[in-house]
Amino acid sequence: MAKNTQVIDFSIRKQPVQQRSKALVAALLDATARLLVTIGYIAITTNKVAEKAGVGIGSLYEYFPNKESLVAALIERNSMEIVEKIQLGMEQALQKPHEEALRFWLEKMVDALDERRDEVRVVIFEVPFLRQMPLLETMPKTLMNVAFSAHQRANDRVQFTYPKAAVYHLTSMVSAAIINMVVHPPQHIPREILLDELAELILRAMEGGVKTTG
Amino acid sequence: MAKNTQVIDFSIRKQPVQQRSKALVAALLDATARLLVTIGYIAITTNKVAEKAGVGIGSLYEYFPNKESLVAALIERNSMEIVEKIQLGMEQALQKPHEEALRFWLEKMVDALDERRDEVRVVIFEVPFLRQMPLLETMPKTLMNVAFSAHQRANDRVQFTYPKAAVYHLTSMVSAAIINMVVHPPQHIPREILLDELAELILRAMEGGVKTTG
DNA sequence: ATTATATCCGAATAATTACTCGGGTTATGA
DNA sequence: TCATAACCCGAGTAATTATTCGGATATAAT
Repeated sequence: MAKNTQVIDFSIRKQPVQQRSKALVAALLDATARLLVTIGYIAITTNKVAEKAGVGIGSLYEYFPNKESLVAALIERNSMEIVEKIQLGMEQALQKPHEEALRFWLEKMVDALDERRDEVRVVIFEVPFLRQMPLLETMPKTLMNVAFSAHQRANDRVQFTYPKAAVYHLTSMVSAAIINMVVHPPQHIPREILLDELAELILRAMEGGVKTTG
Repeated sequence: MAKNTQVIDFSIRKQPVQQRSKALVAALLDATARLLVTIGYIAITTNKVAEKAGVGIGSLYEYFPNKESLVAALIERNSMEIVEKIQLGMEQALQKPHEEALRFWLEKMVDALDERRDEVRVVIFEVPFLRQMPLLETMPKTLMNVAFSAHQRANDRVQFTYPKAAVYHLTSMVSAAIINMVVHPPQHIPREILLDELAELILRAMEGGVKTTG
């Protein structure tokens, strides 16, 4: 009936094996990134990408079947780097005293996204098939589950009436706050203050749970 | 330099004055809405909209210069309805005892969005020029400022070290939580519980501020 | 009733974009 | 060094989509 779920072909056509072909694919992705931030997602065409990358249009089609697969491959490549930094940040945070851990982790996440600010902005606001990319759907959930568990262990007297609902909301709220800081930074409020306040808000939301007599 | 800010022509070409032309424009917007949820934003073309609406393609161009203006007009029309409901909900909430007000308002907002669930989902995830629509950018900020002020009045001993930063974060977090509930509702968690937990989380975040001796 | 104005239309054209295919070049390895 | 495989290419074609324009019809105004 509703043909809404337009299945998109993300697959790569051929894996580059020699160095030159790997370089060619990398050049294509770099060009895609540059075009994304300069002309936006809609205006991108395969021909423009090939031209910007300095390769023939035929070569592009050796490896990518369409524009979507090109952008998807770029997102995959770059979000890997970001995810690794965020996970490293969490591991470091878990070593720290509980009061500092959240603030520290938030800062690491913002830093990781800030390095690719423009790309993040365009990808989040303009790429229409983001929801179909498994990594970006599950990653925040996984991370928040780890963080929530750690927090519960460190505060074993704090209990939530509906922990699943709490995790569900905290996931969307924390993700949104961080992304918002990167793509819509407010005028006149220093970054340090934003991070302090965000950490406090979240901490209070989490620590206000019912306390059992321990 | 970077021609990123692709200016989009949202303007309507001609205001319909007779009834038949108003009906024609309405039919075009209805068709746009139906196509949005069935085939998605990218796949929409002016020709398809005209066909679905049962009007000639020429008539479409009498009133709309392009696909974007069509979708923008639809968003404008429908978000008006939603905004009115949300504002009404807030006015009602402000009459209620402070403990119930937030929970009540959250429910009204979720209800308002839920009535147009599919449209909201597509618009938020697929329409690439959303940020350029002034209403949708400023509305959450305005609303949250009102809510925050009301809360501060009702709790005049609670002070934030950085109120502006708090409002900034709360705006993005509350918006995200509500929209997420509508477009990504979790399995197995009843709506009432989700609303209860969300209200508690936000209330705790806001009430944990430094309390002055009143 | 007549003029003026608003509306409606869709075949035809322009413009854009996707994508192929055959042929040439470079690396590999036996 | 020769065969095979991997790679690169872009002119040309197919397919899609945007948009116009002149003429027909309907409503409003006098």
